[in-house]
Amino acid sequence: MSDDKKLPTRAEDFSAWYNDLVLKSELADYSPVRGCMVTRPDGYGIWERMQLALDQMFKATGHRNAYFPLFIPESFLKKEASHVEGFAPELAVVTHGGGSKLEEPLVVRPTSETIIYHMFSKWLQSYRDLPFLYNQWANVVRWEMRTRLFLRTTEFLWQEGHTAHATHEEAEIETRQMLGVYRTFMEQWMAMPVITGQKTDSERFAGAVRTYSCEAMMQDNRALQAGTSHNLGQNFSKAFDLTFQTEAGGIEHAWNTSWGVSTRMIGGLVMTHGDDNGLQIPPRLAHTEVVIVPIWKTDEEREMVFAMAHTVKAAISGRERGLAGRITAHVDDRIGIKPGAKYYHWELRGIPIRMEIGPRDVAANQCVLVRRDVKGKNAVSLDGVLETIHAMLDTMQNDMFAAALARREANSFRGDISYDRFKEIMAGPGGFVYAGWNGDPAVEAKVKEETKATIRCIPDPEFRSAEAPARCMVTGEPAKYEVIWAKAY
RNA sequence: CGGGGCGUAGCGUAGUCCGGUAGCGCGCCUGCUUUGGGAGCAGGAGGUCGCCGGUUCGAAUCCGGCCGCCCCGACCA
Repeated sequence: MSDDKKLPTRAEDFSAWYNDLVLKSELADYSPVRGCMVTRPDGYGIWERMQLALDQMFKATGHRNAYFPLFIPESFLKKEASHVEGFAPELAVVTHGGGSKLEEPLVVRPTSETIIYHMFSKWLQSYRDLPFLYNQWANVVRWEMRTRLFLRTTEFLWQEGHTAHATHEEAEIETRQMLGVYRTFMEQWMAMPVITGQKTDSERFAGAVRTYSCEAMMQDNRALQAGTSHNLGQNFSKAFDLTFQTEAGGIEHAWNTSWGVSTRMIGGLVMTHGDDNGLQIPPRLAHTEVVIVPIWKTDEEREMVFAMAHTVKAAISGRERGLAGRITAHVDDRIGIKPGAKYYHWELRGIPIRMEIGPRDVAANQCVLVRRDVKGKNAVSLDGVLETIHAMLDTMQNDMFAAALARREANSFRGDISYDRFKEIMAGPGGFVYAGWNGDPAVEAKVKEETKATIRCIPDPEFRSAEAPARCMVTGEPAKYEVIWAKAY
């Protein structure tokens, strides 16, 4: 698909803007199978950058990658009561293989707790074997009723960490640690501010004792759960007989955690940073940081600027080949397309920096740099241009985070908010509402019924209001928790 | 599964009410002129009008059935 001239604007129709942007920027396309999507090279390039950063962080915290199979015996899913209940409606089940009916149907993994803890039980004997710190990069299938590109598709790519520990405390520390890793990644790589906190019982993962999440605010003021980390307690270890001998000689069940982030984050990236002209990829996740657009009139000028463009590219790029301190650059040397058309083309695709090189620049040994986020042309010397670019990318990364954070805070509501006022907010602009809650699931259900908003999390201390809400927003009873309400994806 | 849209060239669409040789814009190909914010001219390629059946001399258009996609709701990362 080539660039169309116009996207729908965010103000007009946020949902149409998102779909159109994902398609036109060539991140992804619909597949012939309903609910499935194809991740195209520009989209996959972002995923690869995400994987690289996260994988290093997992390794740095002691985890190792492994791979468990796609097919899981159907009976495994049924071993943990709340797990079955949670996943049964969305399972894809294989009943035939090799031309004949299978004795036991195979489930296509919706997540891998069951198969992994089954295998762990085979490998675990002594407390000396613990902890088990595993991660796997995989695809999973969940048969969703309604799907959206990146945000919710039948099959998606993710990473799932699975660990086993000797004590509950250790498992809790691991759960919190990985939530922190996600937060760091989302803030520092994605330039997407998140609020960390604990899920209420109704939003907890099927099979977990406790679920924590990272919640981000999209530009339509709805919340996106961008990552989760679960303390599974002994639920799965009991279901799968995951036991070990203790130092004292007794037999105990291990304590598990699991945690995951998916290609859904790409959707979050689009809805956090995209504007009416297209994507904005934060520099640290850009598959290409700089696109060079040569400008010329005559054939001689063309030869001159092409030569300069390629010389500059050679001097600054090489990251993709592993050269330290370099970036990835692309020269748009298509002829017959005007520079302006190229600018729009690369803006749509969210490339962080555009470098223009024309005859005047060559003569002055300079180039013009334009940031995707703030625009504005900067003439800079070609001497030391790589350093200039690095500095610009760093500034841009920080500015994008700051802008997203400012937007989130501008659309957050704290203080004494009445339920009537809350309804107005949810029916109108939306946003994050910090409010007291008496802890009653019935209240949560009632609010969801009446406003579509749900409790996104019980925020961690640093995100809580200076003064804790004293009363429940709905019932007026003493508040047990401060919670964040929002409409969610 | 309920409600609402929509299926005509790669994309966007007109034509459907009122049956009569399938049109336009963008994109694509060739050539020339252009190129510091979406180029111009000339020529050209590209169509089982979602599918099946019916009515008719004749169907994109009328009738019956089916399929698919998108949006809104019930499920979820």
